[in-house]
Amino acid sequence: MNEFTRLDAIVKRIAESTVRRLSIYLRFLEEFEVRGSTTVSSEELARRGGTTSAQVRKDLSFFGSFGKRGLGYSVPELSTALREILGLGREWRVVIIGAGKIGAALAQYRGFRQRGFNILAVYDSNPEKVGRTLEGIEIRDMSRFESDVERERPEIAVIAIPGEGAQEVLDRIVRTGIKAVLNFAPVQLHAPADVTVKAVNMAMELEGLSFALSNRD
Amino acid sequence: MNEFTRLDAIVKRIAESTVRRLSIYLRFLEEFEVRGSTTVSSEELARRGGTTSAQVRKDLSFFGSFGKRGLGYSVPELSTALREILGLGREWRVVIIGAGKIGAALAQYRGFRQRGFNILAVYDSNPEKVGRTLEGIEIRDMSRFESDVERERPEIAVIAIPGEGAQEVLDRIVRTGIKAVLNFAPVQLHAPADVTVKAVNMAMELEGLSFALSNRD
DNA sequence: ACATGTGAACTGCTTCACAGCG
DNA sequence: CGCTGTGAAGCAGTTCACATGT
Repeated sequence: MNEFTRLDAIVKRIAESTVRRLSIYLRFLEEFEVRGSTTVSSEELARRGGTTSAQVRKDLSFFGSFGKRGLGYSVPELSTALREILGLGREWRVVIIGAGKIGAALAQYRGFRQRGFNILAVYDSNPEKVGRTLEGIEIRDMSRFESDVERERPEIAVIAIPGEGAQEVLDRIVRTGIKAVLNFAPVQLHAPADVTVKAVNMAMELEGLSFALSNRD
Repeated sequence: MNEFTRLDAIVKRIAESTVRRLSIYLRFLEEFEVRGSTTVSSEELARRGGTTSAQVRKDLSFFGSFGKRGLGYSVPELSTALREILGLGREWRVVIIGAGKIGAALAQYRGFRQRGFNILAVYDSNPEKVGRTLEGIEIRDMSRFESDVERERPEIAVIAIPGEGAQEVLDRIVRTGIKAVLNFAPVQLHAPADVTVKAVNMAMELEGLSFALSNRD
């Protein structure tokens, strides 16, 4: 074991690509857990994750020494470690803004709660929708947003509205002190450096495909 | 003008990050077009896109010289050039596999067709759904998939089914000769190198947020 | 003997800085 | 003079290769 056994002792900035791969490794480990495998090598994780064994070992090495030389990694131990690293050992409180198609799809997405993301409420300004529920989750009027956040202290906000109002909504979110935002609106948003904004942008991925199709030899 | 005036003459491999930024620039240019602005500087594009002016100029330089020194870029000229580069000057035929919540949301997403992505059909194996329509788009039985593709020649396939069956469906897609796939299933998929697979993975983005929240000083 | 953990080398993206041109 | 276009420098992420521990 090296000096990083305490996970909170991490100092260096971890690359986004590393974090993404950790998610992928964890997904495989959970498959292995179900199947009852006990150990796994960096080589095997690499093959499944579409990367190299050196990359797997390097990614893990930022956080500690989890393997046994000559043997590999214990599946349950590494799963636990990765869940801890990714902050999945606890519950996160989530609010969704926008009860349209995307918001509704998210509200009923099972994998959400499964991984510890607890949806407190969905917000919308359409009076037609306010008061209804989506899979048992209340649709509340957007005017209540700030006061609700103060009381319920969600850590994560999801923007699921069309592009036009998105920056304005983000500004409101930022003002409440929420530090993590998942954006489904197909626009580039700006937030202070201490607020993490991740985007899920289908339009951009499609254009990436269009580019790839147009530029093959 | 440099030697790359013919866009199809591009040789060097373009980074994915560059292509993403081109999408972003194009989105702003379209806003400028609407507002009737005639020229724009790399500095302005950078500010809006959350990057640097040098980055903007470098990104564009891979494809040609589109600006005027001392002046900036002509909004309509650069828009046209970017649309051409991204392959958005034509229509792409798209099929969606999976008529569940995501598939349905995609089928009725207006931005899809707006950018030239023409959805031919949605496929599902559930007999309850087959035969219905989503926003005028037919839901067809998955058993017809291969023969339909042969006839209608879609260029892009969208995977909108749960994780379990996704690799199998991708294998079927690949066998038909389709070379571009957008994957919404929350699993890592494997395809031959000549097939471009882009993933929209909300679960992974959420875990990235969880990590960010857990690792702030 | 075998697979990890990790400095060192490498690759490639980003930033710098300035020449070139309108 | 201002802003582009671009080699060169800088930096970050990936891959290599091997010493290390079991």
